Amino acid sequence: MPVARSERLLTLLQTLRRYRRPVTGTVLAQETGVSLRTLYRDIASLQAQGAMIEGEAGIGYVLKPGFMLPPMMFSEEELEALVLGSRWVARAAEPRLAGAGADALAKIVAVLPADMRETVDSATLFVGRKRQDEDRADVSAIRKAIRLERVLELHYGDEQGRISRRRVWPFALGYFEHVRIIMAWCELRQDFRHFRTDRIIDMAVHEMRYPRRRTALLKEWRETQDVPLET
Amino acid sequence: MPVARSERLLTLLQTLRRYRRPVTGTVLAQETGVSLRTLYRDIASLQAQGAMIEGEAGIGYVLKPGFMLPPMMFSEEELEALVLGSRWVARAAEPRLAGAGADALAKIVAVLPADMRETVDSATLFVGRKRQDEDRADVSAIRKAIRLERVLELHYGDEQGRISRRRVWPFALGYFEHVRIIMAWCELRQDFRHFRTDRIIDMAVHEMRYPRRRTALLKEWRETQDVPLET
DNA sequence: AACGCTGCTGCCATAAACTGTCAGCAGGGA
DNA sequence: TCCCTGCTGACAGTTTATGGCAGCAGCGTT
Repeated sequence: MPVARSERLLTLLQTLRRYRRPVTGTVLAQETGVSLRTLYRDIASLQAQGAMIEGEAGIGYVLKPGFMLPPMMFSEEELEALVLGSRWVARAAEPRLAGAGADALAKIVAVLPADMRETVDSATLFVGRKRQDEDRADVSAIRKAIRLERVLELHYGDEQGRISRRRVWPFALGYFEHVRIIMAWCELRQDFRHFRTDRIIDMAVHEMRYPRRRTALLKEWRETQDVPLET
Repeated sequence: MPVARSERLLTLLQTLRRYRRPVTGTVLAQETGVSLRTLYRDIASLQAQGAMIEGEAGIGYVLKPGFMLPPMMFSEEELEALVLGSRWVARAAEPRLAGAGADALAKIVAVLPADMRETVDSATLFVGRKRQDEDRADVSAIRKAIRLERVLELHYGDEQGRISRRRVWPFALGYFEHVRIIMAWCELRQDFRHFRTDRIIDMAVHEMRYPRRRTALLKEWRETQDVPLET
């Protein structure tokens, strides 16, 4: 079985990602149970495969956030689903995530054999409409705030045109037909509130982390809903 | 470089997929430039990696339709896009494709390390609404008819409630908010027509292939549109 | 400037793996 | 029954990966 090497490379990637700060090659070599010389070769292999590993002399190695998918088998329909989904994201999401969707799609299509590319590519499957609303807010910053559980300060105009300023704890982001909605705990109201991203006049992500876990807020919020949204 | 072997395995997969009918190991061995014994070992390797290859004594090998993605690097945002896209497909598409989307999503999430799973999983990103309309028609059969360029016979009721029966050449399927729409050349009208899948009363996929290329129809249809739909 | 730490590359002998040949067994189809 | 084919084991030859050594270059600290 030729799994030994590729498996070790995946282990190396995971090890590398566990550390936030730069790791020296010596440490990585020990953790993967391999000599330093081999480790350098492994790093080179991973870089050749597209892993974004940066090595700097005197510092160590850093892996840019991301993930390497091991080889996987997809059925024809699963492939269609991935392609259609990416295409939807490329259309419906905010520019940055949309771009990421287009990139992911391009990566997948690039490795598809020609005949299968014809099957899923072109516009045999397409999604209907492009979103027309514009966000003043930086939605990717909101996603990041959710990931990092940061307090968000919103300058927000509601449906009646009333403008308010409040601090919220965002824990989820919903993609609806034409709008995106932040689910958050509102410090002002001491309750769950949702905010349309296109009604955000201005916002700021605080350095401070809010005092609860995002998943806990999500769970609690779900319990308050009459019709629970499935994941 | 350890690319020799894995590259050969991918070549083997592609070779295997080119044939529709069973291929003998001897042929595969010749095409990949390797001994028969090694070919058996390669097949075993691929099967161990999840490739759905079936070998039967006296017959040969058959690869179930699908594709193996080689190891690929995705950025965090690309991963989010894939996950969100799959989630949308799982909700918005017809049951069968939706299931494929869920499966693809599960496969990806399964290989994600725990911390990254938490980032994209749960319902941090979710899509808004579930489609409520029901198709009487088998949409996956429609997709297949498009792929194979088959004539489709429709029993169709239009918006005025008029019922018609016609033969069409389907070449694309559009996913809109609540409905799916077949783009096709209509033999009755000798022109392009579109059909909502939920208005299909009954349908039959003919064995006969329609006399034009799907991509050519698509291109021609695009030129007739005032506002060209991007791919 | 000097030193230590670290990434990185070349060389080479050793260890591990992959490969091909040969043999044999089992299942499918005529 | 016979042939074709998938499948497995054993073994030797070949290829590849590995580890140790040496040396060079970049970064940070003293």
